[in-house]
Amino acid sequence: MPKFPSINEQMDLIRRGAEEIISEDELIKRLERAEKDEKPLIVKLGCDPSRPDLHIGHAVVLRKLRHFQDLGHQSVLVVGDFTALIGDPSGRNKTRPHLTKDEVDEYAETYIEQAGHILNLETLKIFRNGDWLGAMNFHNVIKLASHYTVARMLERDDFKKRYKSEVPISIHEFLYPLAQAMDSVELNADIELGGTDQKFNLLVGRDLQRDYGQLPQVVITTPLLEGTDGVQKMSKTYENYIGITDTPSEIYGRTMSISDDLIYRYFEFATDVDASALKDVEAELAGSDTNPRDLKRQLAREIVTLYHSSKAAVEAEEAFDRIFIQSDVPHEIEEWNAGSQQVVILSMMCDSNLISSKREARRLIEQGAVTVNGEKITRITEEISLESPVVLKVGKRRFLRVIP
RNA sequence: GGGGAGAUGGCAGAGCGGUCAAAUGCACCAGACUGUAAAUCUGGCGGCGGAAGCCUUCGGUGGUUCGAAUCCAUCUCUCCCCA
Repeated sequence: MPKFPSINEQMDLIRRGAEEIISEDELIKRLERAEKDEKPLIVKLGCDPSRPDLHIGHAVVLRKLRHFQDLGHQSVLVVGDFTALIGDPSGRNKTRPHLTKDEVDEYAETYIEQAGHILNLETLKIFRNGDWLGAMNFHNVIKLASHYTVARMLERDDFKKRYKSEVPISIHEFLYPLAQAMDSVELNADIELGGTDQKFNLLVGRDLQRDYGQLPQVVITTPLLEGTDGVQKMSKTYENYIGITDTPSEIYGRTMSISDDLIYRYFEFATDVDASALKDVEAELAGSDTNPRDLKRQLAREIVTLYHSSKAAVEAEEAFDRIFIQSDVPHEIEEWNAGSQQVVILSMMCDSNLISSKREARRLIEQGAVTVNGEKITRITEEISLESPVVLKVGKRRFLRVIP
């Protein structure tokens, strides 16, 4: 028999890190019903297995799904193996490329594996929407499509923009929200989660469920976390992300490079610190006694701890201090065997694959970005003699130990 | 079905016979300043070469020309207007 925390307790957790709940009243009613019937709510999150590398931006909504698990509800992950073949147009200014079935399968596996860092896979139900969407025939599809109008589709901001700026929109992209909505009907979802960019799709789910005689799902959106640059949303294409499978040092370092204005948001959406700790952060940021850097250090430790361990966090911090505060060389550096006692700097940089082309290596030297054992290299023809291993440093954070 | 416009580097977007490896902005890399923050400033941003220079690139293919991102033909794709 499932037992749930009090409604208030549940609402507190659900609200934390949620952008919008449509609607709270409906949600409370559902929670009450769940308690009365002793039946967990079905909480759905659809995932698009076309970008298998998850970052802490994706983690915001995944952690929300986790919250429902913790509260005793039934979290459901719908792998959009079928919809991935369509490509979600949300937030896009162009049609997504179609994926092949093999790619989707491979990505889905990776996705679930990585999501396992956040979700409890024991109680998670995983479905593939190809199971039902793939079984629909053309007649069913036309019937489904008749539930929505072109005008309503064009209300959607990204479609509207593309339409206005004369960027192509394929017909099949209109089918995407309907397909996703069909998932909700199929599962009779009580709640669907998604990023704010998913709001339209989630609302279509409500409409469709109503048409199918179901109670419309409650929609909960989570914010799109800004990337480390503080401007654009976190995304692999902008190279401003912190990957959840990144090493502790990477996570720590990237967190340290975020803008100050993001500190609070990252605490709020990328960590599990409780409400009172959040208040403290807010107060400290507002006051003048605290150097924001120190809060950022705390934040970086929190995030590393979340995906690795507190031990890893401490180690990452030590390594970070060593490199960036003491300007020292990290303890662990990749090694490369030069196979000779005398090496020209340029070949050292390229043959070891530290730098991808000689052109680039040359530029870096010319710009004074290259040192060997702390000595700046000034000539691109410089020969380095390797009586013993030397440390090659390029830029601020690329290190290589070169062994004769 | 008819008419018109267009496809340029990661993106946006100039160029419209040689001076174009291709303006400008964003992104990115490096340097200065710092808290690997932001902002700012400086340099860079196809490859090979010490350099001169050479090679590959402007949707695909073929052509005109001493010379083509630029002209012509054709193919593929896109947008707009009319039906």
